[in-house]
Amino acid sequence: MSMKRYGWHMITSLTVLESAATACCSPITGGALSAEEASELAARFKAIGDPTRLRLLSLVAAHEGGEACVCDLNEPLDLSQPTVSHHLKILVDAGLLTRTKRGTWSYYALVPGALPMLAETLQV
Amino acid sequence: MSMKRYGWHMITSLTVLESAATACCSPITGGALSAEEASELAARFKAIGDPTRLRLLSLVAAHEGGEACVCDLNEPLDLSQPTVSHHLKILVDAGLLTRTKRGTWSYYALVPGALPMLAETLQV
DNA sequence: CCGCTTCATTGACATCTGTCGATGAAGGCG
DNA sequence: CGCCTTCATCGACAGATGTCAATGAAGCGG
Repeated sequence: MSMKRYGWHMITSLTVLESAATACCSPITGGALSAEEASELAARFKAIGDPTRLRLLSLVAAHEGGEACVCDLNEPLDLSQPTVSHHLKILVDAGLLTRTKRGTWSYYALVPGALPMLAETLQV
Repeated sequence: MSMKRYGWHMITSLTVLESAATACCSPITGGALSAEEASELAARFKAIGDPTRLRLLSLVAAHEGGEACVCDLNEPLDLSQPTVSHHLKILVDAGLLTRTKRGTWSYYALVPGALPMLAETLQV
């Protein structure tokens, strides 16, 4: 728990950034949604449609430096470590979190702008 | 399909308005979410975390007068009528749609402000 | 080199969820 | 009254989802 954390190894997934880019922009109230638009958007909303994942996002955002490792997130949630890793993966795949590996630790951080972009699709 | 539609009977559910009111306001990035806050919010996001329901919302919003009956929504979605009714119920229960019965028809409309209020919780 | 810590992946399992056909309730029309 | 339309509810079922224990991979320290 209290060990020195250093070393550096970038892992940022490309597919993450890709999918984050395609998130833009059409508000859902601006004309009927096509099946594909609906599927893409729904996938993102489904990712945050779970209490645990919502708490994970808020924990990461609230954590010092805007990033947190799994061991920081494990205890406050009172869930097993594999379960937390599972949810984190879903959030990464949805383009909402980045994962950066430094030494033994994996650090998760919000993808800048991802949540606000999602928010825009809900505006009138 | 092309029949006169009149008659009037209000059915607006009270629990809907209630839950819509409690949706407010804490952004998820403004400090760690409690388990209950997360559950309430997640329930709403789960409701829109489905392609069909997202399309339903956009169809209702785009329909003339901002309201639509089931028969208006049935065909463009290419799903059975019970399935559409099922999704509409979920959206009503989540406080995102209202249901008003007039004669034989049930008309669905967006709950004013519900989606924008949800959007605010995603702002930075 | 060996053990420890951190974390991802796997496999298993119970539950939830989306879908449909069948049925039923309620209003309108002749 | 009898039939038709609209829509909600029910029961069933396949597939998705959340959870855990067990395992494995990778870095660090002695």
